[in-house]
Amino acid sequence: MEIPKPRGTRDFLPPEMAKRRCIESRLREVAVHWGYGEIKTPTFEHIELFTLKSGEGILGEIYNFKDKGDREIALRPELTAPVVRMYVEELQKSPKPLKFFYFDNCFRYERPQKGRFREFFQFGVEIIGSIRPEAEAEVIAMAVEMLKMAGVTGDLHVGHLGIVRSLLKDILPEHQGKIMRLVDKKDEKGLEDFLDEINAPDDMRGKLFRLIGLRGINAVHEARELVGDIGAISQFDALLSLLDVYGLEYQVDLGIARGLDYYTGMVFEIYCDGLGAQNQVCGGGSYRLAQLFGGEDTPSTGYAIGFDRIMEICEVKPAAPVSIVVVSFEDTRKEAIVIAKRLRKHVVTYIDVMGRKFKDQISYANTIGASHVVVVGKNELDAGKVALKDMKTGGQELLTVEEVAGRLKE
RNA sequence: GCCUGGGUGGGGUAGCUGGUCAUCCUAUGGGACUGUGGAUCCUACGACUCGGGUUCGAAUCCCGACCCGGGCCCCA
Repeated sequence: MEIPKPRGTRDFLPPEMAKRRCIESRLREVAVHWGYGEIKTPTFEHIELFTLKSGEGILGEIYNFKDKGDREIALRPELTAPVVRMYVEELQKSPKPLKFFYFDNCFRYERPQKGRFREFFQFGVEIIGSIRPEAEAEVIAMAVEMLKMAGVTGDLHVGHLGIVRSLLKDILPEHQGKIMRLVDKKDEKGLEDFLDEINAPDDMRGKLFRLIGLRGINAVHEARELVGDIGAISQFDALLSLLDVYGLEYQVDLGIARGLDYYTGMVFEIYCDGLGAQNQVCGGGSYRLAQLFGGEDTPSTGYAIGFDRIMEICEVKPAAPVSIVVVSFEDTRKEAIVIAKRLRKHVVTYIDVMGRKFKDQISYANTIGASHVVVVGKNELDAGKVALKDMKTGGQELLTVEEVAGRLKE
């Protein structure tokens, strides 16, 4: 009986993998050039790592199980919490800032859709130990650069949770969370109803609605008038001017709340067309998780790119490598293996493993799109050479193996 | 979790107003062809997603499950 892959998972065939690797290496290149070091954390963690503060949203979607030692284990639904866990566990006394990047699979139990899978891949970056807008701006600029390198263009929205939250400081924390979620959804009706329900003061309500509607160049100025000259405002102001320095185009959007509850300061999201309902390809912000995991309070900033979503919309054709096929006859098969072994040091080389006849070996070379065929026959070997056949032109010439290698290097 | 469209060989399809061995194309393996590829011919391989129900009889009609696609929710 046939066993299908589990729902929401995918197999990646060679052509697809070539494309994925191509994009991955471009993102990787950006991260490395910006001075970030690659890290890898376990595929599964103790479930508390995610239940502690990731927000209600994520809880219902966690893949979890009890292991044989009766531990409650979860497949990671995201990578920020594990990175912070790793930091708290072994890197607290390292010189700051710490700059990391990762590329790994995550798991969420959700209804699969376009650009949404149960096993999906995130390419992310975290900078740990800086509270400054410089760090926030760097991270945003890097996100934009990565998307650019991947060949996708998106709309960058930047907000700051501290500003909205300052309005809500007199409201119960659990109500705050609910309000933020409604804000994020842009569900004004629901927000109004909820504010009615908890008897929110009129003054606050008015300011909240005006605040989350702020957009554009004067947004910061207007926000300052609404909530006063608080720290979050000046921090946000400083961040925006740095984004200008980086030459980024962005939209101020104080209505961004993010689904994960651990964000505390700057938040940003990048949206792209062509993905249906899943138009968010990148999201991130500043957070304070270290303390929650038993470490010292440490400000951090990071983001994650939805790698699969990028793959969905980016247009790349990885360059097909030049490849050749070594063909031989019954009486020269062993010599052909030796020659193929030598040629593989220089060029992608195939050799028949099906016991095919000479003609069919050439036919095979044709079907896989080999650029050349190296004929290893009695006649050629007697001359101490092989025949190099150009599959495009059909032309053929006698050369030594070294000459063949030299010819095919370019 | 909710709403919605769909599942026929590896890929693409016909059949789907119930009734001969389920159509065709393509791909793949082998051969015609014993030192030269894309063609042709032959041959092999290979499917009604699964389970119930209606019926003398189901790929076809009904129900359920599973899976895929689209939307909501949420998120990457």
